[in-house]
Amino acid sequence: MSGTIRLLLADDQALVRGALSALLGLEPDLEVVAEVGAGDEVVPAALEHRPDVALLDVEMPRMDGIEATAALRVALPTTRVLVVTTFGRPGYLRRAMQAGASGFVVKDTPAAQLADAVRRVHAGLRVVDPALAADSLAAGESPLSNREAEVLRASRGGAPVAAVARQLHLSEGTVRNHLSAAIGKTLAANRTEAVRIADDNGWL
Amino acid sequence: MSGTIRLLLADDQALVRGALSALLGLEPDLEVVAEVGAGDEVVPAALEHRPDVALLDVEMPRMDGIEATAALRVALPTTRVLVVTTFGRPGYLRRAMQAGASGFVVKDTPAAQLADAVRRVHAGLRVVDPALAADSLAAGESPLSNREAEVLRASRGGAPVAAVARQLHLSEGTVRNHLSAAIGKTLAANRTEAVRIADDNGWL
DNA sequence: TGAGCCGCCTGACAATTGTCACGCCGGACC
DNA sequence: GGTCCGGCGTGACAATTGTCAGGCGGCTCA
Repeated sequence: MSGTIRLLLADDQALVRGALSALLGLEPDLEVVAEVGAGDEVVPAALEHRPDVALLDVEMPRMDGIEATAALRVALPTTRVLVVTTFGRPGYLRRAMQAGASGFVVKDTPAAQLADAVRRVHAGLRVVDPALAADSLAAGESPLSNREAEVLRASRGGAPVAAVARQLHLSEGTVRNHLSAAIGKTLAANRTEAVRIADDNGWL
Repeated sequence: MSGTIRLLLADDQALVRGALSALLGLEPDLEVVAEVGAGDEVVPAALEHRPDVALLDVEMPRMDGIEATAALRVALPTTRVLVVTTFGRPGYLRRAMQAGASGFVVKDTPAAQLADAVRRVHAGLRVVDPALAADSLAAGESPLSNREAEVLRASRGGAPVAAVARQLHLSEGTVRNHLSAAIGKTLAANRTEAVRIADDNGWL
């Protein structure tokens, strides 16, 4: 293990990616060796540059940061993953940890703490925002069944029941029923509200 | 005019704010003199630190970046404003320019270009992503009437007609009618879709 | 094996949403 | 003045959405 920690940065917004690179580059013991803008570029870049720690955003095109975490753990088990995200959704945290992430940081945290988080992750420790961990525990597992989640996902853009039914090869009655169950479980009054709530909790 | 350009940074995400500060701090001719995390802190901080250029995010709590732009132009007309945003919504661009912004940059742009954008704005030039400008021109003004936009805003979270009607002191029939008109104008099939489209275009 | 539970599927019915025709008012134009 | 808009407000009606009762199959557990 050399003196500097090698980093891979993944974020779909080039400006943010570059800014994070500048921020971490100020630390003498950190070195950014690769930057990518999409989830499916993470593993190839990691294989080429062999980073010690990968900072992955959750919201990315083609493959999200959580899938990328899982793929990276398989391809390069020695590289540790620190997930960095805009939204502190309980489900994101739980799923990221299950996928093998070592840490989870929201973009609200002070800039000064990021370098420390990287060092801790590199040292083998787990880094999780305590407040977020509490939320995650409180929210618990998704109460939605597979079909319910699937129907909610298909309804995201406000698609009518008929379209969802065709897409999933179900009768309209079935779709309405799953939707109704999801509305009940999310304590919503609407499909629209149900989608919002499920999304906010990272259940979709 | 001194040798260095004094900057104010406003972004609600502390990590991004700090990272941008690090990025711009690398440039010898730029100096970050103030950082804030909410729109209503922009003017007080600007009055205290007298920046040459203010970088404002659009998405901020309490007061958004566009309102903050307008307020800053009134309070400190010599400070130029560069709006930096996650979403390249045509309406955002138009409204930001009307509010007196000198430039508009989305967070997708390469990090290397940001410092240049700042220098150009400081020099009195306007900085706008050409592709975004074309979109803005194509999308044009909002086709929605005041009431229609108001009803759409109130329907955002998926609130039922009855609730919207109470909130705006209208009959349910009226609310449904405005909603119907909005659905027609946005070429949507739903109120949900109409809200999404209007939001994406920055019409709300 | 059989009872109980759960996820999934479906159609009938009630509630909500979207459409339409209409009336009212104020501003632009002749 | 008169006419022609456009935005706004309203209720009746049609279409969509949400609820409910019930059927089917797989799984667990006694």
